[in-house]
Amino acid sequence: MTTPFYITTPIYYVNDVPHLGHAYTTTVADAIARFHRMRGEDTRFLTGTDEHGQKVEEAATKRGLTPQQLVDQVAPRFDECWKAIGIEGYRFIRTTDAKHKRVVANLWHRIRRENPDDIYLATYQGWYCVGCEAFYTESQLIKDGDSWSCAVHKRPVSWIDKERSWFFRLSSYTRPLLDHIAANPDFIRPQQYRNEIVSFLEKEGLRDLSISRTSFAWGIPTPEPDPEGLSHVIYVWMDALTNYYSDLCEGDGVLDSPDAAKYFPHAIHLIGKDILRFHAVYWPAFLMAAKLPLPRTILAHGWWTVRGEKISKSMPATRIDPVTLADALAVGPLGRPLGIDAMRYYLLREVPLGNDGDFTFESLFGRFNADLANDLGNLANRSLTLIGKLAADTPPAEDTSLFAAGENPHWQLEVQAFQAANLVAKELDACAPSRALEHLWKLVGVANRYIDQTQPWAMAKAKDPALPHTLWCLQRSLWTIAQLIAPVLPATSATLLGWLGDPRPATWPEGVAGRVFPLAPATLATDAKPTVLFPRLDDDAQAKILRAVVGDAAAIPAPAGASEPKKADKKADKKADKKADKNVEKKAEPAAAAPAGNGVITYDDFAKLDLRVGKVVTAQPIPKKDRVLHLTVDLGEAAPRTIVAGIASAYKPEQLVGKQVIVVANLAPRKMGELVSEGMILAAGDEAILGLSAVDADVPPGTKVR
RNA sequence: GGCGCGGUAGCUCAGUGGUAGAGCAGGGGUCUCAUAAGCCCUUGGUCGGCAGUUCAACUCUGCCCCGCGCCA
Repeated sequence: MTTPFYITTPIYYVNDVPHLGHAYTTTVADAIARFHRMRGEDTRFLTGTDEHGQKVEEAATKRGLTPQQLVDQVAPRFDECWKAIGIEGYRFIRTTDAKHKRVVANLWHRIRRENPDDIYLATYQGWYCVGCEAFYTESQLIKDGDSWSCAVHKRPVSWIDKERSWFFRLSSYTRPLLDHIAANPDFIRPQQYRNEIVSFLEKEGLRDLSISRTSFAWGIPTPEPDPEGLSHVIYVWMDALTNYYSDLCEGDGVLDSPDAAKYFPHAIHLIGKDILRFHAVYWPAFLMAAKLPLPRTILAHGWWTVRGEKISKSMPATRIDPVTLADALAVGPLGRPLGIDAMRYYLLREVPLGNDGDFTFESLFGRFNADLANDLGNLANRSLTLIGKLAADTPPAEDTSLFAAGENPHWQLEVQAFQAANLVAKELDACAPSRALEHLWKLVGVANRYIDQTQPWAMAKAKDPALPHTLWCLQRSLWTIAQLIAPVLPATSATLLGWLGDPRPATWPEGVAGRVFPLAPATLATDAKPTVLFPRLDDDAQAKILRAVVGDAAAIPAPAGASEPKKADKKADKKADKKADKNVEKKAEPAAAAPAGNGVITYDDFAKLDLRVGKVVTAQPIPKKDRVLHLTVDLGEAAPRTIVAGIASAYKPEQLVGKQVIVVANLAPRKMGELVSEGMILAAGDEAILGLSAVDADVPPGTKVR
């Protein structure tokens, strides 16, 4: 019997729209869950939506809906998104599920039973931030004139006067938590976050926690009545965290259930670092108070930024839709499943779990071309083609003496494959997908080198008796790689296995006696007609993807005669150049110092630009043109200029009025539909608009910029 | 302000008390099974700064500068 495995994502706030950040968490969990399933472990994988709280209540009111109507309407967005990007084998929980509500109530009762004094009723007053759904002391807030604002949401907090609230005696869990963390080094990972929590606990200690609210109604009612007749709902975090447990319970909501006993102690809670405190402090304290087992690990990952910008509502270009991205990357003949694989590979490979990552198209295309197209895709293609060509005369066949002989390329390839299987498993077991992929790609490199070393085509010409074994090794190495990539690249894996004629679902190759190749079926197909898995992305393809992902924000009209067309594939060009050089006299040495040209301009060129500070006077959308705005900008001239700016994806008109911007004032007027644009606004971001140029002093409109 | 983490090749990072490493990018070469892919070779670094301990410091200690995180 293997150890059960249980991994969870946070439940996502129901009113959010799924973006790359959500997709990252869910994809990591999915890949790890797939790995454990491949090893035959009894695996459970949970995600879902967090649906209670004042914010939902407010949003519903705004739209004239009941909270339940609202959440029913928007909750499926997440489930649908996960299905669309191939997340598999998960359970989806909603905190409005009847069972969940029962479990939360039962958790409360259990705490009361085991530690009656740990929940008590008291009166509280203080500053409360609706956004955070938390109380703050003044030292935690920002003084904003006469009022106080939340440091996170930058909006005023309200003074909740004498709110009666149920409290949880969190203060008595400082020591037990520290002891648990000390005794279980893997309880909070990575270690940097563990240290943070430890120092917080040691220095600050814990204060009791308010666990009910009377200021709004959208939540789970407290199971105990307030003697004064007030109705309370349970604090959102106590409600939300319990989802990890409640999904394991039976319909009656009783805490002791076979699945809870089986899976919960093995739980890995994968979370974003922003919600570490709740998971590493509150949640285990609740469980301790209820005398329930604790999860095995709280695993915190970092944040993704997009081109250096935080993902935020005010920057639409940062809110990358995972489905759009996967579809944009589906450039090969096999379509979306491979686009999904490419996205998964990028997300898991680019950044070590726990670190922050920055999504850029450069790094995405770099990974795609170098790792997926050149290394893996090309390996698959050349191996299968080679086997297809040579197998008719010399079918792959194992020659056991060649492996036994040791220290030859065949032996090396297989030993490397065996070691890779172990290393990759070790890293995935440790929830380190980026390092797992690093090791895996070393094997891809070894396999590519194996072909160059053995040169099967030359062996065929020479009638080398080792050829059947060489083809056998080649085939088996590809088979092994197909197994190992399955957690991260499921569609690629399945495609490869299809070509190899092994219809079985991938399983983790557990080596026997230092060997993995014999694990493949005795006979594999030799007649595959492989198509390209990941076609190299040239500049056109890259531009297309970019446009699909960030929309027309990427396609700001360039000033006339700006840049020459980008070189196609730089590396390809260079190779072509090299070839050409062979037949031509050596070209003249390029001048040492870069003169004008090569993108370098002279001062005189620069001086031609008339840059001015302008102040936006009006801004309005243009009917039927959703990527541009019609601005009038004061340049200190007789009348404001009309400027049509392609920044609608990043700015709402009302955000712009009064803003200082830098304008190219002597750009030739250009007709844009009905309007004539009399200048151009400088903005940051070569692909998507990330911000506008600004002046950090309040200077009069028309001031020259140099 | 306190505590913690980090500052190593153009980029992302690994690393150890004893003459600095990987991947990508850059440069050169080469094969043809392959996606102008692969493979081979290769240019780059006073390892943030200043002191100290040591036969020897990128590695240990102190101070300083810079970045980030948590807390206040």
